[in-house]
Amino acid sequence: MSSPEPFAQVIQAWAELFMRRSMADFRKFMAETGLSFAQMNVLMRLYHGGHCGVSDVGTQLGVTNAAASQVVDRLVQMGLVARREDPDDRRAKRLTLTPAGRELIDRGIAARRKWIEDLAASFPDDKRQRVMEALTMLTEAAREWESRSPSPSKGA
Amino acid sequence: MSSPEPFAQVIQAWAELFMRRSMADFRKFMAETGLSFAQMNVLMRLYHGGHCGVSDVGTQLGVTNAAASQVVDRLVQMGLVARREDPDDRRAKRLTLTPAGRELIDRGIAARRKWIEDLAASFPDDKRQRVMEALTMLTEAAREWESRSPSPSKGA
DNA sequence: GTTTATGATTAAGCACGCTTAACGATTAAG
DNA sequence: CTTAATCGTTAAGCGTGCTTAATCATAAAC
Repeated sequence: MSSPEPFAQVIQAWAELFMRRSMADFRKFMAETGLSFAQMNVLMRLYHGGHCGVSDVGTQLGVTNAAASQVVDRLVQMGLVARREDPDDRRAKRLTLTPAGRELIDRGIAARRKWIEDLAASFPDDKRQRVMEALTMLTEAAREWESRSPSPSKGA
Repeated sequence: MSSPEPFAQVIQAWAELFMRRSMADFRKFMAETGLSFAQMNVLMRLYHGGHCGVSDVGTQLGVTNAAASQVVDRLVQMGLVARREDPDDRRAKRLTLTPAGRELIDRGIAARRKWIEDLAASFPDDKRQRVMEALTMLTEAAREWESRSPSPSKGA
């Protein structure tokens, strides 16, 4: 297990580089938008996971419902999140991104996308096909593997 | 722009998946260690960039020297960062990670590493060679490309 | 119908990070 | 030596996020 395992190392090297770059972009994005880590997390949750309730946000972020309610309230005031009554359970609220909220996250994603596009553009044509095949296989494998083992998001 | 560009899209897909997973791990790591985003950033800076002064930290994080000094002070009190006088300039301080600080970041990296190792282990043997070649090329290209165009991390 | 459980909000209090402004210490420039 | 610039720290004040505890409204259980 702790053997060299060059295959994992190669993935590791790419991940390391990609991660460092992404973190820099992420930090920059947070500074530009003026959003906090917690706020960003809520927006991402809604962006990827669709609508949910206040408690779901709290559970996913690992904070109390009170904290989640407060963060959500701020985002609602900013016009980034819509908070409506759940028609099925009038105790619950149904949280969704407003168009402004969705557009904001889209912009953040576009920043990362641009970096990748620039990198792709500088890549020699004759090697692209092989990289595409390889990455497609890897992505497929990761998707499959992830759908089998549950993501480690807040075990409790 | 909106042109097909399947090559970039393939990288994109992998990046998207990887990013989502990494963010979840990162959030979990922050919750476990109880460290804030700012504190984590300082530790990562010292981990990857080696020793530096307080102003350097502030510049990189995009905050004032006062803020940097305060964050650093907290980390020193936690025993994660060492703050010594710079022998060459007695005004300046030389910040480094303590063994405890380094070990903490190592653990965070190990978490991500484990995910990749598990993924690698579940990957069919007969395809590994091609993925390795492709990823090596991609990583090489990214490194080269990044050393040409300066990273967007706070001008300095 | 009464009781209990659930979803969400509010208030009070604490911790953290950021800012500006003032200060001390050291180095560089005149 | 005197003056100015640089590195770092400290103090005061504000905004944010977190907690616990109390409260309200609705839903589920009896």
